[in-house]
Amino acid sequence: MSARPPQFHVTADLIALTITDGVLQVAVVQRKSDLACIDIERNGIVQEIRRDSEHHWALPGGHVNVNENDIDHAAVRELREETGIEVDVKSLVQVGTYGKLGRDPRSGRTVSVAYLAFQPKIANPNAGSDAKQAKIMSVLELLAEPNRLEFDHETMLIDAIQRVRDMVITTPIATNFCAPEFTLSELREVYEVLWHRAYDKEISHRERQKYASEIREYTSDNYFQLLSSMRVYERITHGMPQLKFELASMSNRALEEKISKIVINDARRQAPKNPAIRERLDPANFARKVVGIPNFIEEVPQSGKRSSLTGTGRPAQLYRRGSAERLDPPLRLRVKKDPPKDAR
Amino acid sequence: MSARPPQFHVTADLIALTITDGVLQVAVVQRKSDLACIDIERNGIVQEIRRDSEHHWALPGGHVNVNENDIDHAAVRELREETGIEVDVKSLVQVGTYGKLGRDPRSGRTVSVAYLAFQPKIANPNAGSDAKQAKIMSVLELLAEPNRLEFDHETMLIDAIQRVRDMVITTPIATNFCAPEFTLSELREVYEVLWHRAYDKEISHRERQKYASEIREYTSDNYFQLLSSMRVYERITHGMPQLKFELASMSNRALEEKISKIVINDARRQAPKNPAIRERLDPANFARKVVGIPNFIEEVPQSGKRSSLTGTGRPAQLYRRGSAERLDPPLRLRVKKDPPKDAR
DNA sequence: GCAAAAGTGTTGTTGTTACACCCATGT
DNA sequence: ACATGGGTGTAACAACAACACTTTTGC
Repeated sequence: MSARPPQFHVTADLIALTITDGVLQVAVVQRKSDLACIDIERNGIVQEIRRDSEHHWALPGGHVNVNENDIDHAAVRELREETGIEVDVKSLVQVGTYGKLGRDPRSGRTVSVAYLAFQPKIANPNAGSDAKQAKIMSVLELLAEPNRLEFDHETMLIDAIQRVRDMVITTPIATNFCAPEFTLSELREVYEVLWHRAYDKEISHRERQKYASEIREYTSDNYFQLLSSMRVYERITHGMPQLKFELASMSNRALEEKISKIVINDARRQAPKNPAIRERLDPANFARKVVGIPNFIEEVPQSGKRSSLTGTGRPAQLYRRGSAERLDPPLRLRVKKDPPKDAR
Repeated sequence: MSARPPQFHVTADLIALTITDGVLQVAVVQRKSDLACIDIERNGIVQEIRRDSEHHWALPGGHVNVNENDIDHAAVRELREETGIEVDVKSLVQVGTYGKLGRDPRSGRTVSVAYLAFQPKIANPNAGSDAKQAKIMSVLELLAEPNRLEFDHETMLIDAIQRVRDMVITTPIATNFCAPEFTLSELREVYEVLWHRAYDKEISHRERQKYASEIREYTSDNYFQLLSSMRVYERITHGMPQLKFELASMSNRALEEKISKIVINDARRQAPKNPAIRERLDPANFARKVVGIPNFIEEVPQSGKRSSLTGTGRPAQLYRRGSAERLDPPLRLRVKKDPPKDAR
């Protein structure tokens, strides 16, 4: 090795995923620069072009500080700074490191470490200091025309999804998509969404576009933003005086729950239709399989039950994550192969 | 981000694995420096101490050049320079990136990307320019007293083994441990070895030591080095004149095979005993399961058959790797749980 | 001939799927 | 009352482990 070894820039990038109503979503930001770094031909050559502020996105991330304890600390910090989302370092999963020559056309050579983060439900992301705008976006929409990801972030995202799919079989990370206490159908939704072939790595561009259009009107732009917007709350309290009275007499905790329930119901009514980009798993068999894996999940002792998200149906038992770090045996769910396509 | 982002050293480290006679082995080197960087208390604090040239080892690896196309290229180059082992970039698997502050006490801050490499049978490693010595060593022996790995290479190695175990059930990488053409028992050996609890991540230090001593006399120091040494060949040809004559009349290809057969037989006689750090899988069921996975492996058409490694028994059908990039369904092998220990 | 390994066949057991059925809740 | 989802039961089916048996080699 030479006396003065070469120096690199090291950055941490984050794939912050969440699952909402059958759609896998990811946090993206828009960098301040007027130039966007896009791999136009998808051939590995990234070049700076004039930014399309509607359709050019990047994963949140940035430089690691030399005094920072570990790279994942930088990942957490950058996600907070750029999107306002707060995650625990312990829950991060390293996806891989990307260091191809030319992956960043700007000065110096940059190596990026990509991390996965999970959010039960990502609150409205705030534009931070490092980005003009930040938002949660459906993965399918992001990967479809006319949207583009900067640098090699599309590769990172696809690798990350592949990794999640692998890990939910052998580890309990699927619970990271849920709140600390969850019902079996909430957990099942995670698998149903991830199992859908729209997220297959080797799917055709054409087909992905099709799935993207199915859910286009259903993402953060209208429905999800609306859900957490103040206007909904105002509409509720203004429009229904008797409700306002009822709320005033409730404890803070109960009030929150009540409001969130109303907001959810309202949003559901507003939603054009459920996009349902997901497989269907038999609830009964899923439940048996999941509770049969030692220490995967455990019942919440005081028999608190939660009504289902759709509002109707029998309230379900609550569970929380168990002590297992790996699923043994791994969770195998049937992959329904309607067309028994021959061996390729 | 500041105007002048911080700079890091970036290195590539390699975990080059091979499986021989029921023992998982890894390539290690001894750095030239008189000081070794050891995490003495295994608490993350690496310090420079006087080198014990018998028991202090490091994974092969080194700095990435700024003009190098990708990090894995550097990995291949470093492995060649330090051990003489040649691997294909395409066969590398990225394990992870290690960037904790203080993982390298020498000047500057270093981030290391760890890669897995596979060798069907690693030839005698040559000491390269960057290392006083390089050798292939049993993983168990390396992890047991009094041997120590430098930096955080022990963590890397254990992570790598865990990754291999995960990947052999979902991808065809197990074939990377075999020659291009292999018999089913050669493939089965890979799984039998990797399945052994000696390679469990959460095994006690005490127990690992026990397994290490079982195979101590059986590693590269005597048996494996001997196998490929010239002395064996000389002993054969000198000691048996009639054999020499027979060899002289054979084609180059047949000669090679004949010699390798003799050398293997000889080495087996020399070996104290088979260490057998492996599980036993039912050959019949294993074969059925493996050939049942679409495109995992395929028969070599011209019905070449190879006699088993032990010399006796019916010659087996040869196979080679198929076109599948993932095993679907994944390969599930029974984990015989003799002690039905309760849920932890 | 005997030992050892490759293959093929078979059987009892285990695990899984696909339903039917009852329960508890909101509208 | 009815729709909707939670949860239990179960019969038909598929997958698998275990073991017996035949084949083909080296010694």
